[in-house]
Amino acid sequence: MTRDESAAIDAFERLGLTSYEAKVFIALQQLGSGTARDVARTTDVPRSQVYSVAESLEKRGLLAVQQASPIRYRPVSIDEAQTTLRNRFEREQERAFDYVEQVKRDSVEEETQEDIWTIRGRERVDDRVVDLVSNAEDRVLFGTRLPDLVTPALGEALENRAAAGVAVTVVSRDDGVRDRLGSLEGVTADLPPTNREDDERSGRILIVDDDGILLSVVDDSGGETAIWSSGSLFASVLIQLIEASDELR
Amino acid sequence: MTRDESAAIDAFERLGLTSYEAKVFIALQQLGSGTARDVARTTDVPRSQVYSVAESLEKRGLLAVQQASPIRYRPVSIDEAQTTLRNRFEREQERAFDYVEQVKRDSVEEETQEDIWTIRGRERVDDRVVDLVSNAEDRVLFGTRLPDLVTPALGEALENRAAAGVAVTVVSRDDGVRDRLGSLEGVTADLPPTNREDDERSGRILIVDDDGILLSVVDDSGGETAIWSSGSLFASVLIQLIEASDELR
DNA sequence: ATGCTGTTGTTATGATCCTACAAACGCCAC
DNA sequence: GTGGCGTTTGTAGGATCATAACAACAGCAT
Repeated sequence: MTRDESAAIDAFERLGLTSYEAKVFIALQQLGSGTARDVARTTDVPRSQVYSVAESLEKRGLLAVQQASPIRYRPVSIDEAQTTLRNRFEREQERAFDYVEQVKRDSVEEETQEDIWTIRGRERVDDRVVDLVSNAEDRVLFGTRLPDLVTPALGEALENRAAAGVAVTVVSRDDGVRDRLGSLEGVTADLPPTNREDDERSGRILIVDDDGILLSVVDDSGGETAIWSSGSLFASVLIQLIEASDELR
Repeated sequence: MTRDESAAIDAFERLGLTSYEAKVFIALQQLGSGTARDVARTTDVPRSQVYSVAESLEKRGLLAVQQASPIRYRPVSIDEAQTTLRNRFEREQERAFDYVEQVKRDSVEEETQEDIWTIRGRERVDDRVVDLVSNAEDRVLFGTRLPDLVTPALGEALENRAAAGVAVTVVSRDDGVRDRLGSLEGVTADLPPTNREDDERSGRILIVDDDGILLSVVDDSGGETAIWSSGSLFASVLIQLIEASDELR
């Protein structure tokens, strides 16, 4: 079994198939169609198991069964299989989240707990940044040395807020970052205060109004970890501290 | 535990979460945020299990962890959670099918085996019908008594083929069906031959060129089962038999 | 027809892994 | 100590994996 095949089987498993189901499906795509014996020959799935596995795959809509002797199996087209799986996913997701939305606490009023949260992983930090920016009402300040941390979604969110009258400022030592974001309508791009030391491991900084802040760091292996707080006294104080140090320049 | 909640948990499980993970996630959406004890109180998940389960959820990007004592957990927004799960799904599906496409047999030339295939389930029959229609080069004949079996995708496929010069004919006793499909550009709608008995359990019939055929039946509980064949001698003969009987009228 | 051989489809039986569930433990604040 | 917190360890159950045995059947030589 090749490395690629193992990876594909793992992926199928994460999509909800068993390892046998994945192997049989892949084998049938290779074969075009075949009997239980054909499948068993090209995989390490015991022949006696192929029947029940194929039956299960048929129920999922991934293959068709030919009533004959010997029974022949035929996979659906790749497009059809993808569509079937995607529809199933969307249906399940809808079911799951419909209920969650029903019971979700009415947390309309922002929680003013003294909470500071930790997020690990670049994409999740991306999401949180966009989320915080989208709630800005007065001003937004965003800074990073790393061009990789400027995503299209962030650009859209910043432009959107700027259009809504929010003062949007981007700060970076990196020319590319300033050019990219500064060219957006209503967004101001600046160099950072000269007195600020640029720690090698600093990731990004985001300040929203006077009560939302996010700071991230990048570790040696490139992983990003962020802390953030919104609507808390902690956030306000931290913001004041950071901005007070800038006044000294 | 309510029926709705069980259904939601089942749905989450089919999305790849464990039952505990689903319960903790739902509970945190209800609570807004909370400690392990809070979660354990509102669910039947043992407190000692909440920690590891929450850690697993954090890795999936479904909640954030507050480093404090006691540890507090906070779910990501519902939108964010859905997006995260959807991205994960698309990524896995891409991985899985990339490999399958690589190794898929080059079955460019249609297999001319004497194969007749069985398909169960209305949606799968829908898919197969559209697939067969899309391969028509000369003519298409489609018939059904049941308006439910006429899907938008079918309409598009028929119209598309008609535009490509294929002779498309729709046959039905049902006025609605004839109206719907007959109004499409290039599609002819007719009543069925009068000598044909309309079995109560017949579903649809599709004839493509002179070598593709699909017949379906609807059982007592509304389930549809179809047989089809394409490019086989069997298909040609069956088509001739069916059409010969029409000539007698 | 009889017996032999190989295949097919079904069923039964361990082995193995993961989840669910429970309980005990060390730690710290008070 | 006492009580709450977070971690670790252990056990039972279920699903999947893997192997084996079985009856039914077709082909074939005797």
